[in-house]
Amino acid sequence: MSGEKLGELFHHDSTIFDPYSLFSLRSGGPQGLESGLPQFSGFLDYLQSSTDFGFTSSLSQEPFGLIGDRHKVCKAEPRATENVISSVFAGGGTRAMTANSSVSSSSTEAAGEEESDKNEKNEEKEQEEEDENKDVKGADDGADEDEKAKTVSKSRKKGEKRQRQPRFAFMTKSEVDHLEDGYRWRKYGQKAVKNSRYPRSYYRCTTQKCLVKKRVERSHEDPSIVITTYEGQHTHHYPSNVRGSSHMLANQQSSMPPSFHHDLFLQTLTPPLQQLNLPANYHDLLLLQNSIHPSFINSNQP
DNA sequence: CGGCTTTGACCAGCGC
DNA sequence: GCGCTGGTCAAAGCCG
Repeated sequence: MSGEKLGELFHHDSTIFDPYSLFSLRSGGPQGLESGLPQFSGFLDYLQSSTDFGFTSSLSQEPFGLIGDRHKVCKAEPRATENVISSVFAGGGTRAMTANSSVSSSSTEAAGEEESDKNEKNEEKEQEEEDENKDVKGADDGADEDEKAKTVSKSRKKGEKRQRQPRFAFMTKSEVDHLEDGYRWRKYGQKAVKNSRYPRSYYRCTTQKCLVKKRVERSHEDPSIVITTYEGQHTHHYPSNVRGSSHMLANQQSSMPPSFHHDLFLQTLTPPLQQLNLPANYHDLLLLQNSIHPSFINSNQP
């Protein structure tokens, strides 16, 4: 992916949401858009006044809550971790990450389609696979039965591009790879990453019908930094039986006020971002570099 | 025994 | 068209 493309992507996408909500579904019922808005006023003020952020103009052009759909800048609560370095959102998205999110952005057509596609896809998946089985069987009579079934089950509809869910990534200084965030995750894959000696792990939310995924990898340039990318939106609250959730919930209530700490965000995001050497192969972080500090991305490009 | 991780294989997308 | 890479699947094994 080129820097140009990333920049282009970024300028199409401008939404701020409460990343904190990703990690903390608060008690007291869902918080709608209205109730969440004040949390960001300070943050927006900062963005609009900052000269370091290339995206401030796009943010300030639209009233908050009506901002475009895709790009989200966020701060993550360093819950089970030492220190959240920075965070970034990439990809298409609409609503806040969780039902209880403090801020939910307005839906756009594209995002709406994506969302409905996601649900439909999920519901139709089994039917699709059945249909595909029939199709392929008819066309490929000579193949081994087992192999056939295997291949068919994995195949997707031709001509259909893989749908991407809203994504955001953040970097955390931590010794543990898989950071506890209150949700239950099942690891479904691990891949070696090009230009990195550290593998990337793929996790899926274990809650039924919740399609949220996350990728976890270590920065090859600074192994103490864990890069976590979330994709999709939780359709549920914290699972009650989650390991360590009670501890985390207690922790969050005592450590975090109910509003977004934009000053904390500034402490964690701004300086480290400009000091960090981000992995060059990391799409979302390239996006981050490009959007946060244009000079930074240049310094990391070959 | 259920839930989870590991891991090799497979597939799609993209660049050349 | 081919090769590379990221993403996903699913069988096997592990663990509480």
